[in-house]
Amino acid sequence: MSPRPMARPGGRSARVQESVHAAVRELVGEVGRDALTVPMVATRAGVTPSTIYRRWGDLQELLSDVAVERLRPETDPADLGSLRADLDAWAEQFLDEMASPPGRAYIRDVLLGDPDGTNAGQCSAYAAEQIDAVLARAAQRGEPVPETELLIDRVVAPIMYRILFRPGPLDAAYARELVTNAVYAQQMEAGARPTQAAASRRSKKKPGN
Amino acid sequence: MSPRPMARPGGRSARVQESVHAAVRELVGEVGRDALTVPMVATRAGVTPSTIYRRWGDLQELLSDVAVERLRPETDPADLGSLRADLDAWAEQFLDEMASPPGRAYIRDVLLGDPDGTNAGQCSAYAAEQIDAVLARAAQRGEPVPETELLIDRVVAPIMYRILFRPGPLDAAYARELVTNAVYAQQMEAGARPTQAAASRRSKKKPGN
DNA sequence: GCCTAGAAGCCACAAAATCGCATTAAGGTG
DNA sequence: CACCTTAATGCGATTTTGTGGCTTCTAGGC
Repeated sequence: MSPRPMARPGGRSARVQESVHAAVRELVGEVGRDALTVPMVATRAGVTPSTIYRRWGDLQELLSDVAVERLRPETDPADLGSLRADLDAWAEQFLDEMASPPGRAYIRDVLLGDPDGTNAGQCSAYAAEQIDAVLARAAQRGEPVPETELLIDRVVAPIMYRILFRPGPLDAAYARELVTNAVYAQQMEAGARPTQAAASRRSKKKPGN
Repeated sequence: MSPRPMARPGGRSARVQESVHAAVRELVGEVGRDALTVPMVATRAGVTPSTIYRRWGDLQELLSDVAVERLRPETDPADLGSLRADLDAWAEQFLDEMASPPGRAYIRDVLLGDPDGTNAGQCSAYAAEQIDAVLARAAQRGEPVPETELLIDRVVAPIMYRILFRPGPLDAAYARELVTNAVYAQQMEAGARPTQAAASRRSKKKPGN
């Protein structure tokens, strides 16, 4: 999780890391991210600046580490009884968290200080885990389930793309629309002749949103 | 295009900007992006460091500016005679350019030094323009065309998401698959019987590639 | 051909990052 | 459990980078 190899995960190294992370979290709240400096964090954490420079390289990599921890999902996706309901709920929550100002900041920070893509990959893995959990439950219920990859391409990717590259706001309806399209696509692929049946089934569902 | 207001687009300011941009491009090639420093760029460009700090704030914003210029498409999308062929070709080229090591670097740089999202928005606008051009041509031919937004969500977003958040490689087949799904979805929505007519039209034109 | 204001130059100063070396402590070994 | 090895931290000197005040220059308007 840490950008530099932590050969000694326990003991002092761990304490230093936790202390530094805590100092970052505190100071971001107190003085804002833009005013943060490495010496400032070092002082608050009770370590020397050299330690931070050596372990994290620069402030961005440190912030990236802190951000990826904050983006780790704390709870499993809710079980609402059906794939569709679970996905809707998860996507809405995901969008809310990611599109909020702090969420956007964390995403930026993760990408910013992540030369090798480890932390970004971790974020993606978090989303995939959550989706997998939803899909596994649905499969257990006997529902036909889409591929995780499909949901990442159709739901996660558009949300993240808009957050990163497009100025406008995002709302829950957009998340639901993405889920609708993804689930719909999966039903098509499932082998049903993609013609009238599917089209009418869909036009029945859409007004509900 | 410049992050700070350029009240005087012509004359010396313009020369300084061009000179600095050129210095960045040269030095990135010579010493690598990681070794770049503001003083180094300033020396090469024949300006004082203060000038760069004042106009761009820091190295990242400068790199972001340079990167967004490099990501500007140089040519209009090729006209291959059909929407499907044009989209396939465009998506493949887009993926190639963006997923290449330099492409990835530019994307990162754009996001990195872009506090207000202006440059990222510009990148997104470039892609949208190219897609619009393809769609406009197709519409003129009388083909049914999907929304630009749909293609951004279904083709551009997944590509960018994978580049930014996932480690693995990307190939042209993936781009084509995304286009296939997007065009297919559009045909569904269009209400047109999405069956033989569309399928045969497609299989006739494609052999040309 | 002035005038004006924004932009760049210059220089001194403040802050940061880097580096070598000494010291500490984790984790393994006998 | 004492010892040993070595990664990690602390410390301070040095280098490099970033900032601010002030002057000088020049593009664009009159």
